[in-house]
Order: sequence, then C-alpha cells, then structure tokens
Amino acid sequence: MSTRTTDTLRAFYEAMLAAWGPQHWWPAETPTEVIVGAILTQNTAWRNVERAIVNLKRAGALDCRRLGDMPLDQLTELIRPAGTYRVKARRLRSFVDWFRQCYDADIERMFATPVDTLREQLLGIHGIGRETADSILLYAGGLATFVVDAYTARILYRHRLIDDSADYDEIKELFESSLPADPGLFNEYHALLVRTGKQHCRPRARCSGCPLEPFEHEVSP
DNA sequence: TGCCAGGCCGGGT
DNA sequence: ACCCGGCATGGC
Repeated sequence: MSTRTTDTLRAFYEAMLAAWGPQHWWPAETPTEVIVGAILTQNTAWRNVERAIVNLKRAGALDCRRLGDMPLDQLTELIRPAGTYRVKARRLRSFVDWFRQCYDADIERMFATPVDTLREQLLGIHGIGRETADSILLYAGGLATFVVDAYTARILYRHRLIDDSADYDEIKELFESSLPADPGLFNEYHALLVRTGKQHCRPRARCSGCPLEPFEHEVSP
C-alpha cells in the first residue's frame, strides 16, 4: 500500500483524535456484553440498543447460559427496544448455541483460537456478518482486526480514498495494510470514524465543521 | 412526516 | 455476480 495512503489515514486519525479525544470503546462491561451489543446494534441506533441491554441486565439475562435457556419469546420481549427484535433474538440464540457447543461458553478459549479461523467460524453463524464478526474480534477479544461500517465507507468515499464499488474486505484491507496491527489503534480509529460520521457524515448531512474538512473533498454527498 | 440508525439474509435476475 | 426488499423501534 502506498505511503501516501498511509500518511492520509494517519492524518485522519490525528485530526479526529484531536477533535474528539479518546472514545473509550466498546461501551460495555464484559466481553459477553460486547457480543450481545454487536448483534443488537445491526442497522440500529445505539440508544435503542442501550435500552435492550438494560432490560437484559435487569432480568439477569446478560449471560450466555440464560440467553440460551430462556424461552425465545421472553428474550424477544426483552430486546424489543432494539428493533428487528424477532430476527435479533434468533441471532443471539444462534450465537450462544454455537458458543456453548464449541467453546463451552468460555471466552478465553474462544479467543485463543487463531484469529482467521475464529473469524471464519463466526461468519458461519447465522446472523453474524463481517462487521459483527470483526467487532467481536476487536472489541470483545482485543484482536487486531479492523472494523468497517457504513460511516467508514462513506467517509473514505467522500475523500476519494476508495471508489463506490469498494466492498467491505477491500476497505478493511486498506486499513490493515496501511497501519500497524495495533488493537489499541484499530479500536480508537473505528470509534472515531463512527463519532465523526454520526455528526458530519450522515447520508445527506453537510460536512461543515468536520475535523476531516481540511482534507480534500472531491465527491459531493 | 419521512428518513435514518455502529447489518444481514434470502430470493430474484 | 449483483440488486433489492424485509426486518422494526425510537429520535430528529
């Protein structure tokens, strides 16, 4: 990867960090909570996920065995505020069923698996796609995997670092081949992109005031 | 009021 | 290989 790309991505990082400060991601107390949140936040505002997490905690259900053993209808009701709740209840179940079966619900053992192998395993679970898998690896496991999301693609596209046909794995590869494989860096970088995107890079929002505004834009939103 | 949110899946060309 | 609709709550 070109040093120009590396320089640009580093400059983006510095500009966002200077503007926002550290984001302290993932907002969760345990790896299990990260994983549950990663599934619940699919195409959903984080605010709504928080409500669902509160419900699960209050019910003492934020635990893989409870999640696996409680009636599906009950789980569905607890996570209702997160939206697409029937779909997500099944997705949570498919994860915990797999996790108990393959790793006896042991987080340490799961993350002791080689990262490429584990990623493939996660992608094999119904309802876990690339972003969710990478979020689990990075934010629950502390592994140096770059997480790409809609904001990442939109921001890079607007700055002409990618074209509109770039897919998830290409964008992920762009970061991973341009930056050192440092989990702390990847953690903060993705969080800063989301923070920047929420404020300045929604589909039809203006970019004014964005910390990345000093860098060239040649593509209009 | 409509559009959007830290996606993913399944069915149709 | 693409493209698209469905899923669904809550905020602005």
